[in-house]
Amino acid sequence: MDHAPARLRSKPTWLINKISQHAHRLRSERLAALDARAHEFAVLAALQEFGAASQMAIGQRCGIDRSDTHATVADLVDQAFVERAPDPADRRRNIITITPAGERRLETVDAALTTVQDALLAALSPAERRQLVDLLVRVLDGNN
Amino acid sequence: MDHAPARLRSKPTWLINKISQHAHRLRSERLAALDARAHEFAVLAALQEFGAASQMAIGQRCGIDRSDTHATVADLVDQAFVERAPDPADRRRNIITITPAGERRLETVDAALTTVQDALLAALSPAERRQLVDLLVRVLDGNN
DNA sequence: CTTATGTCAGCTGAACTGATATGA
DNA sequence: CTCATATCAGTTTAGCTGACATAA
Repeated sequence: MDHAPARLRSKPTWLINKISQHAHRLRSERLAALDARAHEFAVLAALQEFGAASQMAIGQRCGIDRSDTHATVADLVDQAFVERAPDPADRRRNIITITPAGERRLETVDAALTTVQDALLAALSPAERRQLVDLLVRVLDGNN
Repeated sequence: MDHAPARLRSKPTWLINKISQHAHRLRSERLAALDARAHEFAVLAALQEFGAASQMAIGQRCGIDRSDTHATVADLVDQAFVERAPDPADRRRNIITITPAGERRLETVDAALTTVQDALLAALSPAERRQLVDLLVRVLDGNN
């Protein structure tokens, strides 16, 4: 890949795509060992940070499709990492609440993902990693 | 998405994934108008930069799977952007050659992708874009 | 009535795997 | 024999769409 055409190597979209692909592979391997999925981490993180919420709210927060949110929550319910209860104030809604086991799960998966990051960004110094995160956040925010 | 959990927003792998997703959407829309695919651009770029090559060599250069390389080349042959001929020196190989129409196609698609980049990176200054590309290249090279 | 939420079934495209034929 | 190349068929998964029931 160090012999990729310059036209590709100079294009951020191509670079991001390739890195995303690589990160996806690393992440999948690591998470498979925990029998976890990437979406489950996002949902747990949202619940822990913002408290119990409807599936709709969770999906919007994490940028997960409503259909996938449903499947992810169902999976988490099966594993007792979250609980799903109807909202008495609006009976269309399910209120999803993280359990203590879910909080522990969150930390476990977070630690696993941190080792993935370290492997992925091994070539960058801590300052450069911060710089990269900063640039990426701004790109993402610029695209809403 | 500006309300995404901090745990996600601080993780480069999550940021890269989301941006890659967004870039993919922008690119697909733009390329659909040209009836083009992302892989086709990569193959044409490799052929133009390194000259005629076997499908295997192209795939390795661009990081495209052998099976997808085959399909992409077949597509390009249909559109007369490349020519496929057996290698007389090694009859297992197909030598793929870019045609003049292919070179024009390459420039067309390149221009389209450049507008996609500009939209994606609108939030960054030219210097910051260069910085981002530099960091991404180093991350990619660090992962071979 | 319209709109929001959740649920379900299924589609599409990308990345990949396995099998096979052929030739070096 | 083995290895490399091309080809083809099929798998997996992520992201998404459409339809529908329920309730505000």
